[in-house]
Amino acid sequence: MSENPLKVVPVAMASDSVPLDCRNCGAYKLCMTLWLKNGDVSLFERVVKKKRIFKRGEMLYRMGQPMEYLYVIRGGSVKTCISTDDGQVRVIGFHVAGELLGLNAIESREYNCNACATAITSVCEVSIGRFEELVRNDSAIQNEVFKIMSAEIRHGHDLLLFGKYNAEERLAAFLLSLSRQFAKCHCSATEFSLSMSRSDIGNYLGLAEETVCRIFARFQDEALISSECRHIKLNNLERLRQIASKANVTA
Amino acid sequence: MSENPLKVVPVAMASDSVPLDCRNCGAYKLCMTLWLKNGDVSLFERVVKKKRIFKRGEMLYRMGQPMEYLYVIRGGSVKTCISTDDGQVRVIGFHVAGELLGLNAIESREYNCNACATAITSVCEVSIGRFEELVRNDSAIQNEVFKIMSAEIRHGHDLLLFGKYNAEERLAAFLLSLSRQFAKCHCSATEFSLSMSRSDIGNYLGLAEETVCRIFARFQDEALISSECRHIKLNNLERLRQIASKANVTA
DNA sequence: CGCGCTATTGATGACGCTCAAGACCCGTGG
DNA sequence: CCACGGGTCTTGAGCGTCATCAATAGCGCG
Repeated sequence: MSENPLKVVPVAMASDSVPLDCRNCGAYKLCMTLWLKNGDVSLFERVVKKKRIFKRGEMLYRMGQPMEYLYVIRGGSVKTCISTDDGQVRVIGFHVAGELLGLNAIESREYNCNACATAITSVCEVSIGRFEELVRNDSAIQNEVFKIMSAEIRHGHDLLLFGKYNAEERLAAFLLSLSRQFAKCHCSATEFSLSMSRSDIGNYLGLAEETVCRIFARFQDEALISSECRHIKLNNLERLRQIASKANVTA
Repeated sequence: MSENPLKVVPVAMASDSVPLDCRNCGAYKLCMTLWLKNGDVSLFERVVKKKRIFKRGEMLYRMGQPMEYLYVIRGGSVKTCISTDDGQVRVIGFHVAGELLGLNAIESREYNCNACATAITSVCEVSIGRFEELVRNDSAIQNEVFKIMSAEIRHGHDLLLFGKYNAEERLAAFLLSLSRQFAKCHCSATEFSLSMSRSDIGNYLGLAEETVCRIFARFQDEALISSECRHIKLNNLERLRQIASKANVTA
């Protein structure tokens, strides 16, 4: 994320007509490129088709559906998950403001997972047709797409490695990754509210809901965290990091 | 795989000077496009830098290394795996003739996993520099890259879903997927030799080596398979399929 | 106010891991 | 040629982690 080929975009030049809340958006550079590339706001606005609000529990898109839009999360939160014919479901990601969703399946033209709002969520809806045209002709955007897909592959790998760790280690790692995610969007790294249920967390980490509860309770007992339902405060990042990076050394 | 945008390549036109063993290669279409696009064999041969042989246990590339070459497997077999700082390793794939390896990290310019030959393996080594140039300028090749990365993402999802199934179900599914893989390269779908160890299989499926052995033994007892060390014969595909697709209905 | 969803905590036991020992195979070197 | 060692495979015994089942409490929402 830090060394981005698009970072040279002359922000100041454009800033007079950019919506204020776009400035901190994770897709800002992408959007700006689309915009500057074509020189006028009208195109930008044709690409970002419209803003939409999803309520808690509503689906942005479903696995297998033809891909119509990309979504940039402006606020709220979204979980993505995959499912099988026999009804198994697995949560594969939680997403917050600034993230771009729906791109991973650009080749098959079908969404390859479900995306579901876990809270009131506001998004920018980006028409895939126009976007793709731009991908084809602009190697900077092309690279941005590669980057997003690479990140997706790497994230899958991280999830696979979770299988190697026990419940405590997984949950500690999860809390730390949330901490980083919040820090990245200028929120507190040590105190935040979870938008997802215990059940979702369990599913994501490959644990039962009850196990997640128990580990939360255990962490609470040991004063590592203060957990009041979905409000979490991390009291001992150092220790959490120890646990997350293979507890057997310390415990 | 079946509906490929490159399938219109006029094979006959080129066939007089194509090496015979390229015809059945999974990367054939990709190679041919590179070739036809540029009209002469010399370029093709500059892109496919050279052929190489890896012995069992040798690494084609390592995670984190700068990406120099792509590899097309001509014969033999390769396992890919990821590892963590604390020494955990997870096998994420087994690959056979015709597969293209090393592309998934095209954006970061570093390999994002290890690739290790599990048998004597012959490959075509493709220089990444020239390849990338072609990607940038050819939307058919571009699309091919998207396709490979998409497949990687989907495969990651499949592996994650394994977590939802028990040991028998996972192994049955694994055997069936091997069966399909062999069928695809014109080998027997019901009788084949495994190139990977029990330990590798276990790691791949998220099971202990011993558990894999036990399930093999159990399948053997129930006459589902005949397993003599690494030589496997599937005697009852139907039943294996039942097990693989959620055994609880039948057992 | 009552329904449903979520969270919590307890009791129980199963599945698969760990440890251990032995068999087998193969390549190496004496 | 055989002996040796290392790697792989197999099987057994025992245990631990975590899933499952169940009951209850809390909360938001219609």
